[in-house]
Amino acid sequence: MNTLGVLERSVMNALWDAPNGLSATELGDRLLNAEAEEDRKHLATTTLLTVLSRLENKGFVSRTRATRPHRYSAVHSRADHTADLMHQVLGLSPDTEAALARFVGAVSPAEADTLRQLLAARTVEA
Amino acid sequence: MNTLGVLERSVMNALWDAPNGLSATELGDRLLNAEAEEDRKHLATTTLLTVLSRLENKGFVSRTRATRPHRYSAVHSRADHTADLMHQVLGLSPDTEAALARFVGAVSPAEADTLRQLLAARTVEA
DNA sequence: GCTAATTTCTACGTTACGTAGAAAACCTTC
DNA sequence: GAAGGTTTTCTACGTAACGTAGAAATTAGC
Repeated sequence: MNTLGVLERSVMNALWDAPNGLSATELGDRLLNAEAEEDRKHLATTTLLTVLSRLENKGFVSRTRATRPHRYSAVHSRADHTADLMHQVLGLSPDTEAALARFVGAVSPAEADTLRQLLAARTVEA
Repeated sequence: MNTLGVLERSVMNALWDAPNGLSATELGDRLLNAEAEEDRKHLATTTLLTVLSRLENKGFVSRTRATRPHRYSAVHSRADHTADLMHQVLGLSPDTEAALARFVGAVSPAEADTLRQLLAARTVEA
């Protein structure tokens, strides 16, 4: 399962919220402020660069090496990533149908509606 | 993310396919045979017992301590587990709708049908 | 060329997991 | 109820991922 560590996830969240990408130092700021979730301590810039490199290797992040403070950005959108993970999880189960049944059985009414609309839209274009 | 290791997953797969649970040695057999996926080497029984204990701690497995060779079984069905993971993944995304859109956009036609039926059924009982 | 900013290299501590031997606990049977 | 085989628990080691960051190398501007 292609799962991310805690810090890695925070970094991805910051990048997902930054359409134009971020430099390492900008990223550090975002993690300190915007991230009201859990109070992050200050992290050394090298720490962030290490994490960014690892995320780049994993294919989650790309960077512009042309400009001097490299700019890092997410390769896929958060929604794509999430959907992808969901498919991966689903794919692990030999009985897709049963799994979907449980899944649908547990979604909120709002989500159920969303799903209905999405599925209806799919039909049209198909 | 509550993800399982490779061996842990194999063990869970064996347990999910065993309605009445398994003893450690039975489990060892199942892993050797039934599991044609990847050829597993023979594993010491203590290895399996360790893994089973860990899975028990994680809440994935329960055991009967009454009988002497303890019998181990999965706490939740595989479908439940899968659906649960999918919800966990989905919950990580702040924009559920977008994620669902991507998800639905990528399901197979068959899965789409399954989903439609499941959602239709949901409406009735609500 | 020198300095300050930035990036890469190297590294250490921690945790999860695969793996299993040693030791303890538990039946069964004589 | 002592001995021996079976089963479980304890302890432990190797590996890999990840959080973390200093040291060293690289680069851009003055």
